[in-house]
Amino acid sequence: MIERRVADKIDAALLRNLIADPDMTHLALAEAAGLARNTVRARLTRYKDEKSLFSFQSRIDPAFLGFPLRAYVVTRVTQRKLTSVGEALAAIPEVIEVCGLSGITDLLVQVVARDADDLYRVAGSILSIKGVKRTSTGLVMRELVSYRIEQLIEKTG
Amino acid sequence: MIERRVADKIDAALLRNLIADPDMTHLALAEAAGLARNTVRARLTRYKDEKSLFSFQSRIDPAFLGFPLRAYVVTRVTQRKLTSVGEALAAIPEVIEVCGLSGITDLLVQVVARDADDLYRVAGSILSIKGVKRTSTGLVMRELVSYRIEQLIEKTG
DNA sequence: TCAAAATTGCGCATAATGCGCATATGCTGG
DNA sequence: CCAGCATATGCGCATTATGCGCAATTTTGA
Repeated sequence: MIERRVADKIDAALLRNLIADPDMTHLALAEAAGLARNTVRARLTRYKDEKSLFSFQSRIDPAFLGFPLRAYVVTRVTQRKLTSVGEALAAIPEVIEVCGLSGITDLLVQVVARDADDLYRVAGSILSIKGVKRTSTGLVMRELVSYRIEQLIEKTG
Repeated sequence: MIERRVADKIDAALLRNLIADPDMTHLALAEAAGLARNTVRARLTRYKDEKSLFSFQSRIDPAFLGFPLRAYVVTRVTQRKLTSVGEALAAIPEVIEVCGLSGITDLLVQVVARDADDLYRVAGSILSIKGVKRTSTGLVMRELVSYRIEQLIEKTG
C-alpha cells in the first residue's frame, strides 16, 4: 500500500500563510516562510498531484448558494441495502455528505435546505428510499465551533 | 437585519469553473463564462468581503496533516453548561467542529485523530469535560458520499 | 420612470508566473 | 563511508496576469 505523504515544516508554514490569505503570491509566501520562490512553486504544484487539498468546492458556503439551513439526518438502513441506499442518497442534491459509521447500520447524512419546509421535504425523500428503516433529523442550530483545521497545523512538523 | 446576497447566474458560472480548476486565470474565467475580465475580478474580490467563501483552511485534508481518522462524537451535556462545554471542546485541537442540534441537549462533535489510540484519548478528554454526561463515538468508516457542494450550483440562478 | 449599481471595454505600468538549468543540500540504501 | 536520488536553491528571461483608472452602457430596484 502506498503511504501518503504527510505535511512537513515547509508545508505547515505555507498552509498557515495561505489560511491567512489564500491569494498570497508565491514570492510573498517564499519570504514569509524563508524559502526560495521555486520551492514554493514546487510545493504548491505538488499539492494538486498528491490531492493533499480538497477541491475548491469545499470553500463555497452553501448559504451563498441559497441553502442556509444545515441538518444531520441519522438514517437506519437495512444492512444489505447499504450500497443502493448510498446511491439513492447521492441522487438527492441537498445531500452534501454521507458517512458510514463504525459498528452500526446507521448512516450519518448531512443535508442542506432552503428553509424549514424544504428540509421537511428532503427528510421525507430520504425516508422514502427503499432500504431506509427510519430517520432522525437534527437541525444545526448553532455552531459552537466552526469547522477548523488550522490548529492542527501547529501539531505538524 | 441584513439580507445576505445569494449567488446569481454569474456566480454560478464562476464557481463551477473554479471547482474544475481553482487556478484559472481571470481572463480564462471571463471567457468561459462569457464575461468581461473586470466583472470577474469584481466578483472574485467581492467574495472575500461578503464571506461567501470559507477560508482556505477548508481545503486542507486533515489526513495530510497527519490525522487520517475522523469520527463523530455525540455528546450529551448538562443544559446549563452548554457554553462552558463548548469552550472546553474548542480547547481540544482534534475537535474540528461542534454543532448544537435542535431540540436536544446533545452536541455533535466532529474530531480527527492520528490513529485508534489517539481517537480513544480524544474521546476520553471530551468525556472528562465538566458538564458532559455521556458520549457516543462513531468512527467514519466509509464516505458513501464525500462532501460536495457542486450539485447545488445547478439549482442556482 | 429614474437613480444607483453592475457590467463592459480599453490601455498601461507593474508584478507574477512558467520555464530551464546548474548547483547545493540531505536522506537512504548498499 | 560513499554513491545516488530527490529536493531545495539561485538566476535570468519571456510571457502573462494583475491592479487600476475611467468612461460608456446595461441592468436592477426602489
